[in-house]
Amino acid sequence: MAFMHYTRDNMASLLRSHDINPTHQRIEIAYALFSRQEHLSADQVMAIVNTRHSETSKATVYNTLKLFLEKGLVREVIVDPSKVFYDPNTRPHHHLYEVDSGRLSDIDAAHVRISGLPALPEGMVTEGIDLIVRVRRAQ
Amino acid sequence: MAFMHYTRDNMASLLRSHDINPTHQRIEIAYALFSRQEHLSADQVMAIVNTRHSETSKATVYNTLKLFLEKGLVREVIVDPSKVFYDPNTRPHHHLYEVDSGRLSDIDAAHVRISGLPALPEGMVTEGIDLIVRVRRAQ
DNA sequence: CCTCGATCTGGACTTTGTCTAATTCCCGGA
DNA sequence: TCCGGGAATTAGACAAAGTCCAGATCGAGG
Repeated sequence: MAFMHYTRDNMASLLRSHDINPTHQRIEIAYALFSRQEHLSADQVMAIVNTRHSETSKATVYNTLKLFLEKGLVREVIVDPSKVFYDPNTRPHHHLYEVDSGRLSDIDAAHVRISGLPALPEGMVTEGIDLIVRVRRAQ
Repeated sequence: MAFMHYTRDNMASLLRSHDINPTHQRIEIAYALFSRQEHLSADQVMAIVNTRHSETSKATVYNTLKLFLEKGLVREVIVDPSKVFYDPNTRPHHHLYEVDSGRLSDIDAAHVRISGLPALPEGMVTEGIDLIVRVRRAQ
């Protein structure tokens, strides 16, 4: 799958193989994501899909990305500070996030070992390393 | 510092020791965070600080939390999907996030070793482990 | 060609956070 | 005590990202 050509036909099979009904809009959105092999935000997907003329609504883009997520076709990466928690504990530690309840608790840093990070980009410094284990209720 | 009593007077010293001018509002916000030793979101802080009657504006709460963050008094934990990236690569890997530019790139999972995670809470399953290394331009 | 469930749509709405111009606070000097 | 002025605070308008809903449309199977 990794080396396939990213054609719209192949997107249709990809969707079907993930138990997703391949509609025009879903195929376009999948094509936008996979042909670029980049991390895209919802509005970037919107922009790409509607380049020529408006074809796909905002609601559909959001619904489709959520569907792809459920079906394991894409991963979600949360990076931007929008809904943020402020933690008075500044000692090194990591976090366990219960998706259902929104509860956030600590994981002792001693339990986590991270090594061999690649060199940082030129002129960059580490602002923080955040390990967030996301858990939810089974089923 | 870890075992001090969380009085408003102590908050004032704590703020001064972090080079923060201790105003009424800042003391109340620090007290809310530290006396609870919990992860609080901005609107939770708002609610706590304005329990009796409205005393502190939204802008001040946000400004103050940002100030505390800069001065290293609190940490920021990003957990909730608000600004999200969708990643077509579902193979195990982690992420390098450049705060300034918003650019997001991959770190091969082979370069990162995470071990000794604690047992999950009863009835919980892992939804994902996200290691996000946040970097920014020096100075 | 029809039907009907699945999908899609525009647009109103919510949430979280930012911005700004005006006001208030408070400290240090006279 | 009074005053000046910079720091801090405020209300409220605004912005960005995402959700929701009722109606319109699509398209596969009969």
